Formats: sequence, structure tokens, C-alpha cells
Amino acid sequence: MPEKAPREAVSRRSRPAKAPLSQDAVVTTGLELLSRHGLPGLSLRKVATALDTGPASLYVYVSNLDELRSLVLDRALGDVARSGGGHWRSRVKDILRSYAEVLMGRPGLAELALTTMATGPNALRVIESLLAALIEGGMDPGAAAWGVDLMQLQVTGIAAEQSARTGQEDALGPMARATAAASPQDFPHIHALHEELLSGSGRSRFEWALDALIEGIARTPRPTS
Amino acid sequence: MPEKAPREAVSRRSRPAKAPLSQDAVVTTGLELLSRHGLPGLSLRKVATALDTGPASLYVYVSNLDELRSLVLDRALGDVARSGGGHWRSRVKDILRSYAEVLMGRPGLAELALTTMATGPNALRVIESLLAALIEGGMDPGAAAWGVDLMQLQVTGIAAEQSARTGQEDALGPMARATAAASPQDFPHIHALHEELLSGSGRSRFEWALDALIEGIARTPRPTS
DNA sequence: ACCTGAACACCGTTCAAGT
DNA sequence: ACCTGAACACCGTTCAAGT
Repeated sequence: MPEKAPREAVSRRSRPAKAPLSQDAVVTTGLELLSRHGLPGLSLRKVATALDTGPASLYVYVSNLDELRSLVLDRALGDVARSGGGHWRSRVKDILRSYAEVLMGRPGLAELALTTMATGPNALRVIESLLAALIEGGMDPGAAAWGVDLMQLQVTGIAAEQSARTGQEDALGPMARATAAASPQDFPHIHALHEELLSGSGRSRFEWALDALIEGIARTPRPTS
Repeated sequence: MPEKAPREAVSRRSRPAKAPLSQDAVVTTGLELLSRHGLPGLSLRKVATALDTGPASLYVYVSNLDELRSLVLDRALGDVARSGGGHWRSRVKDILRSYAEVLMGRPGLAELALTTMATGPNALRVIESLLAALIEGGMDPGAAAWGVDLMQLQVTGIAAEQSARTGQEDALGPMARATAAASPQDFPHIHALHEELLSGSGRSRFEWALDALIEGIARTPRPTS
């Protein structure tokens, strides 16, 4: 039962007033769809449908799917915490922890980050604050530059592993089964360590990995080429 | 102009003798297609066409695309060098170097490895030899177990970055442009370090990353939980 | 058990045409 | 310049039917 048109006619059109397209709108609904349906939700056709148009229309605002993915990733990275205070080392860990939490906070986002490089302002801000903290900690600037790369990759990888793990109903996935079944003759060390290989809460492994990285990066001289 | 049938009739059939299907055949042609056409080449439909059948037929040997990908990855990992002799540390580096070379040796393989966990015998063999070398080096077995994970992830990530870079004609991709354009006000450290961020041959960065990882893993005590 | 053809429900991208 | 419909050339997966 449609109500009567309120007040004045809505300028020539009747429908819900379909917001105008824009890159911002495209990226926003892309992130929404990702959040709701994971990686398969982030398709040009689905974004187009959500915006009540055809897929061809999006090419005005985005040059292809890869660009959309990278824009959506950067948008999501806007939630990474600003670097707070405290000792440089705990600041580095805070940033990376927040980074991991953001990646794990939406289904498919960590996996997206693994295959897409974000180059927008939010990604740059994360890099910038990591560099600042490391350099403040007295780290050689060159090592800091290379190290940031390592840290981000590592954290992204851990986040992807972790969220793949929680996405499935079986807690540990095929790797657990494979290592558990590894024959003691062919794979003695795996056999002996198969519990260790998968042990530890995600949390404690994460903290350990960060410490190991920071330690290694700080102590390893770069080649003098 | 078909020649006359040679010798005897080829048991009831005329055509090129279409090899029988098998999981092995499916994986082999999957790896072939990947090698020739990169990641887009590795599709169930293309494998089916190459094997002169329909896509539905493959489901007898492979339960879905993900399984095919993980089988193809493991097959490719068969080329990773067996652990040679020498000091444990150089052995670790040799294995990881070979692992990276294998991943970069076929287009799309490193990217595949980033999103797919190989759990076959070849993947296990790589893990086994890394564990053996680290433990021989006196590393705490628990740290070795966690560390192997870190190393593989890191090397896979570097390989993917590197082969994405050589796959494109522009040497450095959008990250270079983004960091080069970073404003000195908003991103002072990136601005100051933007050459360092992208400097160094792949080779020297790789070696440095391995040393940093080994160093960090060896020195960082695991939490006593 | 193995294999098939046909269908289903999707994709990204392009292009000529309209405004 | 922006937007569109329709087409093109693909996908993975399922299913009823055959052998």
C-alpha cells in the first residue's frame, strides 16, 4: 500500500532517490559487501547491483577489479590505530597488532591484503608510523626501511592464516592433519614436533613473531653494497 | 591428407589414443598450464579441455579447484633442492633460496603459494629439512617449529613480490610511485627513505631478510605459557 | 566406478549507443 | 563526461543419464 506522495514531487523521479555514483560510493559499497560476504562478495557486478546500475557503469570510477580491491583495502586500513605513546618498541607492536586486528576484523580482508598492495594514504600512514618508531628506537634507517616490509608481510600472513582458520569449522585445517599423519621414518622432526608446529594461541605466537622480527632486524647489518 | 592406418588398428579407436584420466594426469597438465599461462591458466575447464574431456569429469580425481591448486603446488615443490651439506645456517639458507627459486620459476606459482597451503609430501620434505638444520644448529625445538612457519611465509611473500615485479613491464609498480609522491609534510620518513624503501637488488634484500629472521628466531625466547 | 553433456549461476570487460 | 544494455568470453559446480 503505497502512501501518498509527501509534500512535493521528488523532482521528476519516483524511486528511492538513488544516490549519485562516485568513486567513494563504489569503494564504500565494495567494503560493505566484503564485510558481509567475504572475498566472493567483492565483485564488480555485485557492487553495481547494490548501486542499482550495470557493471559497465563502474568503469568510470575504477579502472578494473584490481584497482577496486586496492582501494577497498586502503579504505579498511583507515581503522588502524594511530600510533600512541610509549616506548618505541611497544609502539611498533601496537601498530602491528592493530593492523592485524583490522585485517582479521572483516572476512576475506587479510587474504585480500596478501595479494593486493595498498598504496593509498592509509597504507602510507601505517608505513610512516612504523618507520618513525623504528628510527626513534635508534635503528639504522636503511634497516628500518627494509624491515617495515618484512613486518607487514609477516603480520599480513599471520592474519590470513588465522582468519582462514576461524573461517572454517574445523579448527586446524589440512596442515594439522598432514603433519599429524607424517610418518616417523620419512619425517622424524615433523613427527616429533607436530604438536609444537601448531601449538600456542594465535596471540602468543603473534607476539613472539613480532619480537623475533624486531630483534633480527635490529641486529642484522645490511650488506655494504 | 591422412596416412593409411599403420600396422594394426589401434584397438577399436582411431584418435590419438587419449591417455586415461588419473589424478596424476590432472595435476601434471595443471602444472603445465600454469607454467605456460600463469595463474589464469590453472582452471578446471582448461585442464579438462587439455585432457580432451568435460570439466565434470575431473571431479572424480579432485574434489574442487582448491584441491587442484594445492596438488599442483606440492608437485612443483618437488623441485626444491634436497638439503646439501655444510654449516646448518648455510643449509637453511640454501633450502630457502631454492624454495624461492622454484616459486619464481613459474609464473603465478608464488602467488598461488601465498593463498594455498601445500600439505603434500614435497611440502613436508621442505619443512622437515628446515627443522633438521635448525635443530642441528642448537636451536630450541619449539622456536624452530614456530620459526619454520615464519621463514616460509617470508620467503613466499618475497618471491611473490619479486615475480609480480618482473611480470609487469614497469619495474617497480604502484608502490614506487606512491612512496615517491608521498608528501614531505604528511610522510616525512617515507619521503626521506623512499629510495631505501625500494633499494637493493632482490638478491641482497633476500639474503638480509633470511639472516634477520634466523637471528631473531634464534635469540627470542618463546613465552613460557 | 567412471565418465559425460547440458545446465545453472555466476564472473570481468568491451563496445556501440544514448544523454 | 557520464551512464547504459547487451554481448563476449570466460568461470566452478551440480546433476541426471549413460557405461
